[in-house]
Amino acid sequence: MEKGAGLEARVGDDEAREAADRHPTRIQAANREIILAAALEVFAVHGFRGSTVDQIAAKADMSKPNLLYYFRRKQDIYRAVLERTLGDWLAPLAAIDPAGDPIEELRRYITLKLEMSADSPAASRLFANEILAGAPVIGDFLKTRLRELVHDKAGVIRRWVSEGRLAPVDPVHLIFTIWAVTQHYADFDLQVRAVLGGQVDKPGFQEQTSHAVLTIVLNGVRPRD
Amino acid sequence: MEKGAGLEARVGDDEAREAADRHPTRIQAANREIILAAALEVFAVHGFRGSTVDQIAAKADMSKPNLLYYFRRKQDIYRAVLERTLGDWLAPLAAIDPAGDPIEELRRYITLKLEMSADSPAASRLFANEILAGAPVIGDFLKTRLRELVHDKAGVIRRWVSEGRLAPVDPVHLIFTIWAVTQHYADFDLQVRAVLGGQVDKPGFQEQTSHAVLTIVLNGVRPRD
DNA sequence: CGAATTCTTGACTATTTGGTCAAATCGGAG
DNA sequence: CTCCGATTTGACCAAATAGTCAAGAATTCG
Repeated sequence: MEKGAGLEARVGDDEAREAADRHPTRIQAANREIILAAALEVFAVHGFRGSTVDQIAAKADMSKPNLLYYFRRKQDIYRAVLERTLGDWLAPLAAIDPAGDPIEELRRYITLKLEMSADSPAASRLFANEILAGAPVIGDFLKTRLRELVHDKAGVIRRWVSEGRLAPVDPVHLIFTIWAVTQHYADFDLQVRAVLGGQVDKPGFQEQTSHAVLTIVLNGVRPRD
Repeated sequence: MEKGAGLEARVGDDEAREAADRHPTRIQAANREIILAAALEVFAVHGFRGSTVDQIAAKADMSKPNLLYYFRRKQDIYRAVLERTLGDWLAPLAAIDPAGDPIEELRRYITLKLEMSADSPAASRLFANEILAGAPVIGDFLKTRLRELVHDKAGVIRRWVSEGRLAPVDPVHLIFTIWAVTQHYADFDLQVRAVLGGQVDKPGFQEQTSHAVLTIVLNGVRPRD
């Protein structure tokens, strides 16, 4: 799992490290993996408060005390899942190349984000829930690292605009727009399915989505002469 | 509160109507109103499972048994809040006029949705939570009424495209894009604030957002010659 | 006013849930 | 194999939570 441009996300303070953290055995590595995968699924659907340790334990096929042997508190699991997912989720933005062609860079970024939404919707939903709940855990991260990254890339986009290589558009709102549209297909997949029915699972649907989104957004920012 | 083009949303079966429903007294009307407003705030943040009756009672400044006198079960409050909000939230889509100018109709629609996101973000967040949680209550609504409405309006957009009054774009994905972008500013307001800081509360911010979104989306669908 | 009705709430119950603990089992180094 | 730490779990506890109930307070209406 790529960690993407040094974006791995130490979220919050690392209080209360697990005792056995120093010498993770094979069993530990495997079980933590299983737990985090199960927790991601559960938290992505019901958020932190709506999820129960029992649900996670059940999905991990593990007794609750055993799960709590690896992560002492529900909150520890939640933090771990968020940390693990955050970096990956934001990496594509960091990868936008200031030296590249504007339209091509945006095309690549949007395509990547759409693929991530299709491949790991749970990650997107996890963040959606966290933010809806008031971002109690990643709040600081948003106000620091994310903010810096966005302003950095906004600068790049602003330059592209001033060079006439993009239509005049607010760079930050452009980033929000791209996030909104791409993550919509993960977070609201259920609604998309309700409206489109079986189409969603047909081969080629992803390409169709990708084409439609790229058409709108790229034409929206392509300079007009 | 406008109910918008006959879209009022009877969601699910109307089982278990409250006994006193027939002759709602003044006190009943007032207290139900207070409860629903409080419940909207609470459910919008933590979803159904993550919210507690005590939280709602506290926000409504009411004892829990008193609250349960008006709505017997937590689920009843939830359903009532959803029903009340759903129609309003979707009304603007229904208001798109097939006889109007395509770009102007879309502009109006987007503007309206953005205003709603700014004025009642809780409504948007309530749906976001409901859908993330698997749409246990509005699932049927999505697959029937919403689906029909979207297909209806998609037909209008498709005609506009075939008349050359819009760039060739998948109508349903265009609708999804508009939903995504406009609701993003409600659902992810916290993230927007983290990135933009105090700007968000300055006068003119809404106009700036509106301008940016309209620029991207409308240019994205304006026919090129 | 006075009775009938509606409204309100303190006290309570059953269940769910996060988390603990001691005892049992497992796995690997010598 | 044998031992010791790592792992697993049944049984348990305290707090939180959805919902009940009977009795008291307020409102309405004749």
